[in-house]
Amino acid sequence: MDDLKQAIRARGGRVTPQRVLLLEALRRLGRHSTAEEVRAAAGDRLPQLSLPTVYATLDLFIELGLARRVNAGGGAIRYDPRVEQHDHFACRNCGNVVDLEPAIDDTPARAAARVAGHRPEGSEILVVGLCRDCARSA
Amino acid sequence: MDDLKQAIRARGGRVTPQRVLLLEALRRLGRHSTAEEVRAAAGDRLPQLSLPTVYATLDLFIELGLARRVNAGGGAIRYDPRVEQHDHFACRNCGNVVDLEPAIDDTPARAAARVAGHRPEGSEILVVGLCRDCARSA
DNA sequence: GTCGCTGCAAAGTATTTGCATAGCC
DNA sequence: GGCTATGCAAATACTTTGCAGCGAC
Repeated sequence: MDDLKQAIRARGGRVTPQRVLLLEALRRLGRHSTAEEVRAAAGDRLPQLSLPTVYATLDLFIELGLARRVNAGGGAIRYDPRVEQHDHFACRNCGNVVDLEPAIDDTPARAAARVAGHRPEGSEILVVGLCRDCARSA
Repeated sequence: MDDLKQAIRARGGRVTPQRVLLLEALRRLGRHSTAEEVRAAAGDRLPQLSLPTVYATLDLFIELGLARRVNAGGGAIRYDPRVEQHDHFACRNCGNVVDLEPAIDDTPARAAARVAGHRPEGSEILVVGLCRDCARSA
């Protein structure tokens, strides 16, 4: 949690209980949680925590490099405390999102973007299908 | 447009003017249009075309394999008449989405999904950053 | 004490649903 | 003529914004 405090101070912000609690919750929850899930997880200890604050705080974490956005193809945006490059699998039936290993190399796609004159900053690879449980019952 | 008629009939559906017009509009518009943009483009010839119909029809196109969904990382869902495997670049500033060539190989990611017990059906690769125009003025 | 953060309320945007009617087959 | 697709209206889901008070520093 020291990384949070350092990053906030470096940016000239304030270390509030909400921010500490939300980062703890995001990390504890495992991955790919929605804003509402993070709020629920942190709500045990800070019940009147509001959703706008959750969104603002998650945006801050992204700005600070402590989280990344993952979109699971529609539905709510997911927030992921794991910031290293990795890929995701989303189930089109139950909506679950899981990590995929190993990460696939996105260098060709970024290079293609650069050749076209754009300035790539990051990439996201999403495999869609039926997860193990949904495939079994289908 | 014959592919549309065939696919609809094979599925036991009806070839309506809305469906024909919407597929034309989606193809004519170029790529990655939102539901609203498709409606605007088709609205010239069928002004009272409703947005729920547009959504239902675009879903049908996807079911028939005549379009795919592209999410540009937040904001509205984009619909793409180009169904072959290819990647996208989305500008985080202006929101534009463009195709990237060549496509990157997603075999490793799909294989990873399969090893984990899931049933992959498709994949989406999105590079995010600043597009050429936005990078220039930044 | 100051200024940034929070909570509340409300607005905004995107998409889906229910139902009566119209029109394709 | 039957049954599906359409259009309308409203509901839902998610996220953002404006603003007054609180609290970290």
